[in-house]
Amino acid sequence: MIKILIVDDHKMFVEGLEFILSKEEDIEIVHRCYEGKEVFNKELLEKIDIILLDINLPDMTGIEVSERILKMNQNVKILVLSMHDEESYITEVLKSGALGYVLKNTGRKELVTAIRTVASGRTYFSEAITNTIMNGLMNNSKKAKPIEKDVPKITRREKEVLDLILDENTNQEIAGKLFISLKTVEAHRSNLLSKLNARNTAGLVKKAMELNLV
Amino acid sequence: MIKILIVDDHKMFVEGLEFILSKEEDIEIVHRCYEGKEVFNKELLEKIDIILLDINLPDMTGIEVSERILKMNQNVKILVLSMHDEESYITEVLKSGALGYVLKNTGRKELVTAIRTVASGRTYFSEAITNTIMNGLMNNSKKAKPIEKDVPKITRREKEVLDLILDENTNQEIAGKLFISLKTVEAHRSNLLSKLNARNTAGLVKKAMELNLV
DNA sequence: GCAAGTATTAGGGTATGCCCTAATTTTCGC
DNA sequence: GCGAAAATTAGGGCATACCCTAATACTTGC
Repeated sequence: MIKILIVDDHKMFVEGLEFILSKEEDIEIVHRCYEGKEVFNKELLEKIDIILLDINLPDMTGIEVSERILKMNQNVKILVLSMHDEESYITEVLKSGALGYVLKNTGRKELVTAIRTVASGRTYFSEAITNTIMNGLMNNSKKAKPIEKDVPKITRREKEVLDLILDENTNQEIAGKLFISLKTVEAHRSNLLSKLNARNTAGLVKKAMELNLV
Repeated sequence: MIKILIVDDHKMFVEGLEFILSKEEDIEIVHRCYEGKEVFNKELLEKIDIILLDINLPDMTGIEVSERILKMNQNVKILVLSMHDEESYITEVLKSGALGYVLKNTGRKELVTAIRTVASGRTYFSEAITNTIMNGLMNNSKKAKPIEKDVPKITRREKEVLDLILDENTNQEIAGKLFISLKTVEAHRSNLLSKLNARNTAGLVKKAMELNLV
């Protein structure tokens, strides 16, 4: 039996939830809170498995509630219910330690799936939520792109040599691994130095790590 | 009709894809590439809607391919196929502009769904992928601070030498700047190598940057 | 304060890295 | 295809980094 605590200040919504969940054999609503501060009760927390947590509470945000609860009791699982699918909200919720985030316009069936998933310790997110996050990641990077320093073009062979240098191989060892002469390796190394504007190995490694290639 | 280009160096895998997709009425495989560089062909790109792109190509990474293609032709959609679900991979792929990322162990049905979704301009990610990203977001914030590895204790003088090494100074130059003999600098450098478990300058710089000190 | 440990200093010898030059092969634009 | 440009190959010569050992100064615990 999955024991549930609902935390939401909209009584009508809470009643709707109770009705929906009453049809599930394995789910039992143990308690309801209409304010954030009511939740911080050790005995209460020990009796329940999952908290269905609203983000917009009258006295504090659901994010603060989530953080504080997980400091008090690591066993309880938190499933956030929210009307908002803005990226900033979602990432904050994820950082707070909640295991799931579903939108309030989610259907009965999906809500039950989310509850059972979170109850088992796994994570659950509405499709719209994952889309928001994924799109956010994609856009962030597009904006971040144009800053990109002009990476000098390293040839295939030079890249191989560079990788082996970064792995602490000596030129001799690199020559052996790539089946070329010591002198050739030194030439590649030299070209890398000039392409990356480095004076020696130290600069080479530093530039390589700054630009990307590790 | 969704016109597809497959880019993957594993011929067996490509043939498997062809077989699977041949059963779909609305999907047509127009061309196959077994190397990244074959893809950069304007005429080819104009004929197709979606690229099914492998990440591990012999000559370059799928991420590079994705970036270059989207610079050439904004209309083409990219769906990445990969065996890896590591977070770093996925975020790189998202940044590259690809619209979807599915694992190679995905079933036929899901693959077809992914193709149709991406063809319509929307994004699609395997469930495992979204889980990885979500877990990554959740853990990032928790880990952020406490990671800090046990930094071997570097002495004041060694630190000075290390800083100058990182600034591409030779031992001779360091000796001049610190008013000590060349031989002393070499000794400090030697001790740094052993304290940081490095074999040479390359390892020294790498470890130094990984640990903190830049 | 004194002994034990560590930091800083340094030398001799060898391996390695770096610069200049240059031939051959591969790639690329037209 | 063909010619130019770039990549890959390599040698000689010198500077630099790395290894071993070891003396002197500087901390630190008791």
